[in-house]
Amino acid sequence: MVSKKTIERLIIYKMFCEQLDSQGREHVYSTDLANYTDNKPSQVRRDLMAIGCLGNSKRGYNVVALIRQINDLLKSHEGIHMTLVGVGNLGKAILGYFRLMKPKFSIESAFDIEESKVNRVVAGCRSYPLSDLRATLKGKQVDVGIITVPGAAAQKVADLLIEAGVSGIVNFSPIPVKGTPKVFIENIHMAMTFEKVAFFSKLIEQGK
Amino acid sequence: MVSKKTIERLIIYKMFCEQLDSQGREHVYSTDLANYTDNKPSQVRRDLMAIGCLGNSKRGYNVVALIRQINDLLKSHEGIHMTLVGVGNLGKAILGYFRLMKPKFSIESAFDIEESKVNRVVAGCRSYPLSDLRATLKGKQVDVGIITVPGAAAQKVADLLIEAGVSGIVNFSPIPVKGTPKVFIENIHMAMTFEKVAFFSKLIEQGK
DNA sequence: TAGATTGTTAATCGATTAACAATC
DNA sequence: TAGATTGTTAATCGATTAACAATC
Repeated sequence: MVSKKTIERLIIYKMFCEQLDSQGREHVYSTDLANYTDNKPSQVRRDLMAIGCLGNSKRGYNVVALIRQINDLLKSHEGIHMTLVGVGNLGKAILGYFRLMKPKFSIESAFDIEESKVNRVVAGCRSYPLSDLRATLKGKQVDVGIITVPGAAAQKVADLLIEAGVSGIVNFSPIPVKGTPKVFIENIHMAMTFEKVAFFSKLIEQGK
Repeated sequence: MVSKKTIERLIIYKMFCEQLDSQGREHVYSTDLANYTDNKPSQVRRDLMAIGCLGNSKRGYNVVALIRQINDLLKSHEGIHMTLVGVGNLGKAILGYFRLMKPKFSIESAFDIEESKVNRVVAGCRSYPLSDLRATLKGKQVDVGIITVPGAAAQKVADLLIEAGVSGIVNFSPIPVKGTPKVFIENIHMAMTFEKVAFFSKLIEQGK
């Protein structure tokens, strides 16, 4: 099977190809893709080989074909149903982002524990009390749950989402959550990212 | 030197230890840290060894000592000065987050290109027109720049930030930015993350 | 002491990169 | 043809894991 890292890179190749396509570019070399993603051409060729993309030694890879093949792999045509828990600033930002991506990616419900944040429409998405999560999602297909609550509540929310049948979770809280083997979990941990960048920039400032 | 991956894990160990400390726990085993971060105890011990943390075969590692040693490594006492470009939903969410973390982490200025978003105070932070970035930051120490603008503008903003002297960039736009060897750049790419989680959850739904 | 955990090295694993014949 | 790029394998590299003597 294709590794997680390869999937990550393929998604970025695809996005780059979409840009190129919109600019009218028909072909792209492994060198271009490597340069865009900060890796080596042989890495790119290996990634593309893994999913059976073939190029041409004269023109490189066909941009449209590449997009289609990666979309096929990702099963992009199927669409994805999401729900979000935690209608704070970050939650709203994410709701706003996905509002435009319907119907491929679509957040169909949002939940919060605070009175003032529920029974409203936020960025085109209806919000409900967290206590109604089970009932609201009952019988609905929900593939991915997005967690944008404080760390202290994250695991409890994850458990609720898993009980509601999600098979993927994106957790933006600073506390990693755990699930079952039947759930793919991505802990984003932005706080860690900022500390990391702070560390490496100090290192650079102090002259390597 | 300590690898990037080790630094990432150390930061998470530290955060976990802070939790434990606030709960009154004085010691922690490599097994606990491994369980929290989803890796192996030997990985944890190797990471801690790398920065000279010593444990005790009876009690494990001292929580407070661990926090202090990791903070020393990260030079956390120094504080970090940040600026943010793009006062949209995500930008506001990040401003809100860091408002509480002063003075260790502090966003001291924000910029945007839109009239309606500048010359205001957003989450305790003053916003300026992007065109004033150079002048506003002149002579000020700014370690890290945060990019929360649309992809099309990201590279231009990165160039401005680098010119203004940042040594670290956290880019939340969907287009990776490039810098010089004297700048540490972290491209977050949330859109890729969502596509990735969508892919792996579909994989799980379709029975492995 | 007996049992569990640490510190550390060796072994393993997986991912990246180099190399090069085949191709356009 | 000559030159650059692909497809693919072998070599390299780095990170993870297992193993185990030393320790508490």
